[in-house]
Amino acid sequence: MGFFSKTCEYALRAVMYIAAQSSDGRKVGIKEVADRINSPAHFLGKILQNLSKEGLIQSTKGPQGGFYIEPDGLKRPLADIVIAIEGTRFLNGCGMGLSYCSQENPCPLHDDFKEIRARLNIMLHKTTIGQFNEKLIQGVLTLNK
Amino acid sequence: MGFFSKTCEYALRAVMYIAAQSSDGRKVGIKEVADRINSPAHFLGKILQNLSKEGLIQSTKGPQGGFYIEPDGLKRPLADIVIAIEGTRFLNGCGMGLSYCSQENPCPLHDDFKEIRARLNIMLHKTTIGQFNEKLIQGVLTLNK
DNA sequence: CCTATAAAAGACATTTTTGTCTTTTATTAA
DNA sequence: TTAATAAAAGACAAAAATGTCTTTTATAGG
Repeated sequence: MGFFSKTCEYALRAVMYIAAQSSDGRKVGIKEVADRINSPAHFLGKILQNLSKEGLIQSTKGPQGGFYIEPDGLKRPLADIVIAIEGTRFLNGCGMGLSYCSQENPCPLHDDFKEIRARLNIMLHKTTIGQFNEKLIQGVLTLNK
Repeated sequence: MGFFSKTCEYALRAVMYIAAQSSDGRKVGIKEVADRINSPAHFLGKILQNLSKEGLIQSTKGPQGGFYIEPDGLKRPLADIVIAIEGTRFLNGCGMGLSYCSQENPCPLHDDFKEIRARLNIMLHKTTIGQFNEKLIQGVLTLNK
């Protein structure tokens, strides 16, 4: 498998797409998002539903409805998406799956992993959901295939 | 889930345990390994069988048989285990799951991910299977729970 | 050769992930 | 109020990951 789960990959791509459209004041439907990020529409629906419950994105039903992200939401870090989907263990757990592992009682890879995870966390916390909006709108960056 | 799959976690722990015992010239049975690294014995059997096919560990059947690692094998990097189990995409694929993603046509997270993956690769390539043997034998490091 | 041992192999079972389809609910606009 | 729209929700289905159990094969030692 990849680094993140499929669910997380779809979520990251979808949220970035919705963010870019939101910055133009547009709401977007599941179908459109799925087409643009190349994901199964109904499956994506479930994912967005969950992200909506978490408050990471917003949605309204009915005509002119769809998914969007409030201005403040565009400033949130990608880490919020990853944590919502992969859970905290992905970013903070022991690399070897040992529950006892800690600074005082480390597993063989503890120090090396600590370093890697720290960088991953920094990266996911410094990068915001709306950070790529302009390039996505311009078409310099794309999210499909 | 964790950073690696369960299968990979078990593999890393098991190979380290077998390595430590091998450095003392001992062969070990599935049951013993499973007990010491806290994993389901039969499931671990399949994993070790695969690692054996890949030549990462050795085994002999029958009395006095079991799993072991040749001296040269102790020098191999942990990356070999991770790649054997997770595949190359885990260490080299696009973080957002985009197949087009490359240096020339990067995804939004390409540069940041490149950095993280590079560090992960360095870590897994510089660390050898036999690196923790002494501490494991002394009991300074453990591999269960 | 015979027996005990231990991995290899194969057949399943369970759980989680991923994906599809249908029905319900909320909202807008005519 | 009605019709159309679009997300929410629920019921399944398929595939992959994880786990268990049984049978087969290879080997050492008596």
